[in-house]
Amino acid sequence: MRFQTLKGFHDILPDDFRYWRHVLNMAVDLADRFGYLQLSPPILEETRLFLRGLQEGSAVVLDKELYSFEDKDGAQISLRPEFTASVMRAYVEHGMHTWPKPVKLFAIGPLFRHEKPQAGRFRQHVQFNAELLGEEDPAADLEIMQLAYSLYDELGFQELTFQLNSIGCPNCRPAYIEKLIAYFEAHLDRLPEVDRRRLSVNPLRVLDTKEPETLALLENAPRSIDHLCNECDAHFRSLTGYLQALELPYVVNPRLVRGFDYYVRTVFEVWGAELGAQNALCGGGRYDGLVESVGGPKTPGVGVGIGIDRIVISMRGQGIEPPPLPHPLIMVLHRGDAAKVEAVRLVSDLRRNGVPALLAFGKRSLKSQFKSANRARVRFALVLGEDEIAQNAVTVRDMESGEQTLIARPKLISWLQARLDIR
RNA sequence: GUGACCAUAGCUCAACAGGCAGAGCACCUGGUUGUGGCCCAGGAGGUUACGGGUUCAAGCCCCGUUGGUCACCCCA
Repeated sequence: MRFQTLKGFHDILPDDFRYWRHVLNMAVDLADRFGYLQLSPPILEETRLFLRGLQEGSAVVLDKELYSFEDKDGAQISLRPEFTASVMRAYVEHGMHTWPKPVKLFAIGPLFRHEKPQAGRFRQHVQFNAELLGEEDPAADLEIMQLAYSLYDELGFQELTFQLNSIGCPNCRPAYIEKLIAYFEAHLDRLPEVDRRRLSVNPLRVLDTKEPETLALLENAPRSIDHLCNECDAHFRSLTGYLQALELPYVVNPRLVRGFDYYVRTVFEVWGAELGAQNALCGGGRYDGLVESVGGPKTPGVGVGIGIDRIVISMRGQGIEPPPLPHPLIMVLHRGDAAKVEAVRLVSDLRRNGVPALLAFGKRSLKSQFKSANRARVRFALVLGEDEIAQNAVTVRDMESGEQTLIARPKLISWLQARLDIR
């Protein structure tokens, strides 16, 4: 058997990079405009970091999907499954709580989860992640949401909407969850097996069920936004007020939840055109207790994670074309050994002057070199032979029109730069 | 972890009811001197994912494995 990528892993090929470069450039540019600073935590961290402070059920699930290893010195380490934990760790480790508030950070890189591959879900995927730390203002929630929205919007995505919910805080949520449990327990006979289990493991999760029976029950189920404390309610109202002021489309979705319990108040997703079972392009929310959970001071935070692989898949599906990648516009052809040396020199000279250029390798016939030039889709083929060398000149062939001109060597670079719109 | 569908050349796909494994695209060479694209001729490329079984005979039928796709579970 030949070698192939591991299950759930894939190569990102040159053709994919038409999209990748565009998306990544756009993301970085946007982060700059919003005033976020880039950081890049290591891909490997202590396993405990990723399991910190989670309720038992969650920790088991998480552990199962974690790529964990024992290092040669016996340390328990894992490939990061998310950015947030690493960013929190870096925040505390480097004393960022002493930086002027808020601290706004972003990171781009691969994340790893040992899960069964599915549409838009891989074992390795690349995420663009932004966090805003040390600020409670609902305008901070808005900013994170807007950052995500702008990325999709400026890439050309259509029909974008926010799905928005508030799941309260440690003050008001327990009472709400009790009400929710009570409601479902009253209808236990109509609740499918899957959701009965959810109800006992992670009650909020029942809200985003796919069971038709449960969906019907949810029509009359208590909603978290109706059970917020005064502070949470005010926060939510301000946020929706800002969204309205900016005319950003949003839908309050009382069924929107997160799987982990460190989220407070705001949870959101951006939805676009269908992507199989997942129509969420990205998800984010507020997590005021996270910094504390890795040993730092109590610090509010909001963040979002944006899957780049998913963006690229979606762009392909919707026929959004990225700008073409730059490619060499010149190929230098040659005839004879003396000319070959000159050709090598010329290519090097061109590149030094910012002209992307290719050398015809080997010593094949001019005919075959022209064939290569044609396939490389260059704009000009430069020919060096005995005649040209004798005159210290180069024959320039326009590969589109077939027109040929003899250009004196000293004038060549500027002649090309003018025509190729370089500098 | 559970389930469904799928796997033939680099890519997209053919191959009657089980009877010699093919096409298009891409690739390489040639069509005589220092000129590409179009055209023409030729070439290379396969253990039909892998392992077993049934059969005179398996790409095709049966079992298993691996991988892919999709959904469930889960979702940082």
